[in-house]
Amino acid sequence: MARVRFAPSPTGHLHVGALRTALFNWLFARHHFGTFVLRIEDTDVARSSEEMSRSILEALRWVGLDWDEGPIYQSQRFEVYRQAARSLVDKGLAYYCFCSPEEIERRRQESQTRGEHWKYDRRCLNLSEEERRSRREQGQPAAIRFLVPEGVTEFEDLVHGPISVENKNLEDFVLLRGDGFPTYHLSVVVDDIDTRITHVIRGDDHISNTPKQILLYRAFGQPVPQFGHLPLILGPDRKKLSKRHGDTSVLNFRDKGYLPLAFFNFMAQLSWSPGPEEKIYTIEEMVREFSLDRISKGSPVFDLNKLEWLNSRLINEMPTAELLSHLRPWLERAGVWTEELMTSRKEWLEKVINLTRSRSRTLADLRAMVVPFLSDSFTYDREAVHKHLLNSELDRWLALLADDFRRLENFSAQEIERVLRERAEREGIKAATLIHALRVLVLGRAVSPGLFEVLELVGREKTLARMEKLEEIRKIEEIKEG
RNA sequence: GGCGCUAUCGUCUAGAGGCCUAGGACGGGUGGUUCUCAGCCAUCAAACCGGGGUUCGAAUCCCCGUAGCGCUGCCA
Repeated sequence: MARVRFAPSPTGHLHVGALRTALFNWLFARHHFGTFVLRIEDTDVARSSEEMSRSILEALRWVGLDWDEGPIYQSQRFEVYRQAARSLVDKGLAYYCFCSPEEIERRRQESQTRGEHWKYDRRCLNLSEEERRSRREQGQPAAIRFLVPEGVTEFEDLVHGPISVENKNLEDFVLLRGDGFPTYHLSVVVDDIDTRITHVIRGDDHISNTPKQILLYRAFGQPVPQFGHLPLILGPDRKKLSKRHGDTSVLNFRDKGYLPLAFFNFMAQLSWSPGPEEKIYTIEEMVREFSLDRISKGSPVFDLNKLEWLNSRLINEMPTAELLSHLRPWLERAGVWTEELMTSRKEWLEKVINLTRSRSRTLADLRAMVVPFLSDSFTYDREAVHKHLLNSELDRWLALLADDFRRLENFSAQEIERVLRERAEREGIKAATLIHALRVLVLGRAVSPGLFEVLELVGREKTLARMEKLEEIRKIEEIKEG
């Protein structure tokens, strides 16, 4: 029974690198019908916050990742870690260290200026019993350090293959700080043992921590889980992706109008390839195909082009009702949502969406495209107004065209096109002149779906009303209402 | 500096010794459709980090170099 975990630290919003780790753990768990445990690593009390914990859970849910156990908060298990550390001291596998962090920092600096490699010198390892007792009685804080044994530590990484490190390159790392709080190595291993984690899947940046942790498992007399280290995601400058590369928070992608499935596909296919076939996968397909040995070892660059493409493909191909459910919150926030849109005008709204979706790469795009169909609260693009509405003859042509429109029995795309082209011919002008002008008048922009379909859906009344605003729009050039 | 990891088109990747004249996708270029844009169709350019081995044969295995990244905290 496979048991994996995702263990974010709530010191910030969930970022894309961490999310991908969560994704692979989740896929692994689901593929093997195993258990996905969520753990919040908030041992750094000063930097962790409840708000960030909530934000992380929200981000996971948005992407569609659910967990079977947890969230386990490490901050509620401090006593467990303390006891674990003391048990190691009792067994002679760890020892108290009275050297203060400042003191150690000073010694480290000194040895570095001498050009030597610093490693904790085990000064406190052989303190006498009396010395230890007297220092404690003086109230000197004591950290607990792990006594790294001699030898070589090797493991078979699930994505990298065999990795080995000589223990002499490891220093006696701190397990329990002077203030009694655990360090990462201690809490991670204790919790992974307690939750019976079988596979530790995490970022490459933990490769060098792994030998230390393996040593800890052995010290505790517990079975060592399998490890799999995922290549780190890089920024366009090929450095580890971080805030410096812009907003890398997962929720930011939701707010920019990306669909969870597009994001899921994009993230999952950084480093992982289900096969030679290029397509958009459903979650079920990814779960079925997922395997750690199809993860490549090189670090991928975080490049949004593919995400945009995936998103636009999904927006185009998704069933209308489903797309509508994704779009609805956006329309609500824009203040253009009404209940009839789900009832009497639902069919009409779906036509609008189907007409505009191919031109939208994000939900934000789609909303911008749809709003002028629903409301008069839209802006006029300055450039479009300049380009298409300044011809002084336009007033006369539009008046004639408006009459043509009024006389139509059916205000349908076909009929609209017919009378418009006739009018253009009669006036000796290009149909495009009228088309472009109408587009700007009715939608406020120079880009849209085919105009005749647009007008049919906007309706005769609104079309005529917006045509009459020509002079007004010219004056203001850029109106902002609402 | 030490230790570790990595290295195929601009980007994501396929490739597990002959199937490679290195495949696909995104992005880019060109042409077509057209009222704009998107789309769609057609089409083009674009890569095995370098050097040594091993082998009849290497993108694939080994070594060296180079470069990048990570770790080197009483952060996680």
